Amino acid sequence: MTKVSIAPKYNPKEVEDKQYGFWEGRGYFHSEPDPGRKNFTIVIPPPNITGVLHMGHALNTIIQDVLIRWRRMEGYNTLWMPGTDHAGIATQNVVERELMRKGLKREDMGREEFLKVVWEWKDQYGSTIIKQLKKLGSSCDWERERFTMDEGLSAAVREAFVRLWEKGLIYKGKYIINWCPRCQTALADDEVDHETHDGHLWYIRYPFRDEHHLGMTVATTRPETMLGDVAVAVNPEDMRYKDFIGETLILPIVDREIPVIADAMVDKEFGTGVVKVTPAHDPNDFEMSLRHELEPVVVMEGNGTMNKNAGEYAGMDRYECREALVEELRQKGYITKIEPHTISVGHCYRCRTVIEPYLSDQWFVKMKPLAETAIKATNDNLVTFYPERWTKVYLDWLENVRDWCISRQIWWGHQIPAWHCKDCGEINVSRNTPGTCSKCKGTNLVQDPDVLDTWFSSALWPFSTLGWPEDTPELRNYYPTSVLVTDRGIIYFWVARMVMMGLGMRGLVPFRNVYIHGTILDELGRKMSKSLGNGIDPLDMTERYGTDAVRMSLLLLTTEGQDIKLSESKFEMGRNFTNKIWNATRFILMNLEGSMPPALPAEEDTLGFEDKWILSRLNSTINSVTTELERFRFNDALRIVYDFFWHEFCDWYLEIIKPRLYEPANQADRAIARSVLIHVLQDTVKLLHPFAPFLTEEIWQTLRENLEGNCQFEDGVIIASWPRPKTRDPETERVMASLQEIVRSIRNIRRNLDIPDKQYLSAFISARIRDNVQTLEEQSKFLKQMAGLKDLKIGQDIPKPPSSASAVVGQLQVFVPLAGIIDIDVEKGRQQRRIGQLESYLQKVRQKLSNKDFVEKAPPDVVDKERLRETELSEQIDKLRQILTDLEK
RNA sequence: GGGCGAUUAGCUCAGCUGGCUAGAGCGCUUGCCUUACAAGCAAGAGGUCAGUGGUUCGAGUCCACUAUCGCCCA
Repeated sequence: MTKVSIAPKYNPKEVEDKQYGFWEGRGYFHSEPDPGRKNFTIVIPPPNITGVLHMGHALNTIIQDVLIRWRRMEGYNTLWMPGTDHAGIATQNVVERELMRKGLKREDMGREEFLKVVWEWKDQYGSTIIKQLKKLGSSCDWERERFTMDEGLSAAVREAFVRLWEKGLIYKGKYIINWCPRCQTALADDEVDHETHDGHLWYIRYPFRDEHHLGMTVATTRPETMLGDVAVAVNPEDMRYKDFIGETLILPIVDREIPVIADAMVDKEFGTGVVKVTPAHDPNDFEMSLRHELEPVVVMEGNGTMNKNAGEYAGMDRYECREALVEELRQKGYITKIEPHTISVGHCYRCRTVIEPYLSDQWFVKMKPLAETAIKATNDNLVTFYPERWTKVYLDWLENVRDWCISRQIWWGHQIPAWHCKDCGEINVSRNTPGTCSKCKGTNLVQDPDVLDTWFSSALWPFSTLGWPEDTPELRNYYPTSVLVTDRGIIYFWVARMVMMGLGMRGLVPFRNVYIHGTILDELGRKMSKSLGNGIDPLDMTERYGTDAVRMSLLLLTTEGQDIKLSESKFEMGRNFTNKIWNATRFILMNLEGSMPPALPAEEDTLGFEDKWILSRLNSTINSVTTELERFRFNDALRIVYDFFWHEFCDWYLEIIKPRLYEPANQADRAIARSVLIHVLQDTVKLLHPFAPFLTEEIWQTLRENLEGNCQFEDGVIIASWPRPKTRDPETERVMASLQEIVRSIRNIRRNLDIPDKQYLSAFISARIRDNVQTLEEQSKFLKQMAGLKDLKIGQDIPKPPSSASAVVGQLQVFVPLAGIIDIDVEKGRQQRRIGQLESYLQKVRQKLSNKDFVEKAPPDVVDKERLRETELSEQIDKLRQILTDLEK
């Protein structure tokens, strides 16, 4: 035995950076367009440049890497396109916060200067998350890394904007949008998170101008907006108020005259059935104002303070104003009632500030026509979701989508390619900065100051990263991509918009499959968040358990898009497995004596029984793993290799062949065992590579270095060919299963009767059929070794020796003579328990068979199976009863 | 209010096309530092599959309703 210096524990720290450097150095992550090969392409969901890696990213990345590595080994031309997005609002917020510490404000420094600072920030911190992705083993084509504000991607944004404008799918106008008073920008509908809050319903009396009645009482959840009321509305069907329609009210405090109008949108059941109409501060009221031609009154500034239209409240914050105004109304006797009321409050998804519905001039994308194309493509199965149920969520959104507000009142992002003519008011939308107005030929042009929603550029990601709008070889070769892997949280934000833009700009869906993985939660099932402090840092985990352990643990927990309740101890599962793989390799390497064994013999006859068995199991494993990966069943795929490697290869095969390695009957036999060892190891390491890239590459390289004549090993397992399944050997597998059961039955006797493992026993196996005797005879060495026997007698109808423990295994009986050792009472108890188990089972079987309907209606093979069970069980019970009687003598 | 998901061993989860004596990992019990691995080996214990009703020869699996928890949309 050659001593190979290989540590008894896998040490990821010595391996990870080294192997990552090896792969990158050889350019194995890089892909070039090649029309002659099948493509497999993934675009990464671009993390934003302010991002820091969390468990969600880790899971997302690992899944993509599994797919990419597997397909690469399958021979596809694989491209995993990486990059980041500029995260307009988030990045601007971060940089503004930093400036604030220095006492600087962006308004003071001006747009150009501010953007310079943001770029500097981006250059310094913007690639943090990219470095972190590398630590996870991501085999992205880093040479192609992109950023949404790169020149090419910015050109794509302009191109898309112009095309949509030309098709009439982009328009500008004054509408109610979601406004974040802190970020001071508009947001899209889906950028607002709604929460249920405890609020109040204030009942406020509005007097009539003509004092012939006390007035009308409105109910509102937002009293401060009354300053902007332009009417009071009732439902036209509401008999209580029919006579008041057309009357004039005096808006309290403000003393403005406002009409009572009738509108079917008013809910008779809500409050008093009378609602105030504030078109500038409520989306429904805005709609109403259009129908009734009411002029909106804006009472708030963009920062959430009241403006001059609020009279004495001008300058006051919206919530201070609410309190003060309610107090004044109360004092003046206008408040008739205050009730507790739960309300849904929108919050900015970037800064959590309460959103203000706000009337302002914004840019919009007309969504209906785009959504229709996406719906059609999905219904035509051009895009498939895994798990399938997300299709409906996505389609529901598309079917009810409203126009998308794409303008943001910030500076960091793609400035809208529209120039306003100061002379004639024309809007000039153009790919390049225009010199003159297209309408009046004037030169007094000013570019629109707004930038586009970051998601506008993200929506182009699958083709802008490939060079669009240029007609590049990349675009022709890799588009549409194969699969998108993401979290359900951005199905609307991103997935749906990519499909629409892909169809709109390229006429093709951007990806054929969408895999939605689960969300990672903490032990208590809560989302991980900074504010709760319940996050588990993935890099911390890779540091402690090794990257491969983290990868395999997460993948083993990833079941069909279900959420994952994660705790640190879960990583032990993966860590233990990496160590098991390491040690099995260590064992094998120690037994190969430094040279590569020959390939497997062509003739099956020269293979031993256990060789045939493990090869058959290997083939089954290759087959199943591949199938499960094709179905995006990552946990099943990994579980199958795990079980094969640990519980078949290590637990049984490696143990069985030890005598062949240590004390071989002949050198040929030893050589065959070695050939099988290396063959199984090599294929299993390949199967494991997508899941545990570092460990498997380290093993691969170690084998290459330590085995002479290693021509079967490619330069790296990363580019090795994915194993192909060969045929299975069901008969051998069946015999093996029965041998394993015999071994377990003897081990069970040993444990139950408290016999030390070191004490060798004698055993008898009694078979009924001569064929069985022969098969067992052939494997008696195996049985003796695995069950710890010094001798074993196999024969037909051997009677039970006196003072022996026994077991019934299928049609066989196993006797272990234990004169002087056996405790008859213990053995009796053991047999009685077993009889009890089998009898209750037999009873169930007989129940089925005595049911006429079952026998007549169930498929014949099912009935046959039950019949067979019945005979087997009753035979086994008879034998056990006989054993019990003997013991009682 | 609408939709989706979950409820299976002490814990975390599988169980896909109904045939199951319901599995895994962790934990637990017992015995082993056996020259690959104690991050390990061997043998075990542990389950009214949330509840009710239905379909079926047969239900953890399909259907309906209920309960609890979670997510999304309005």
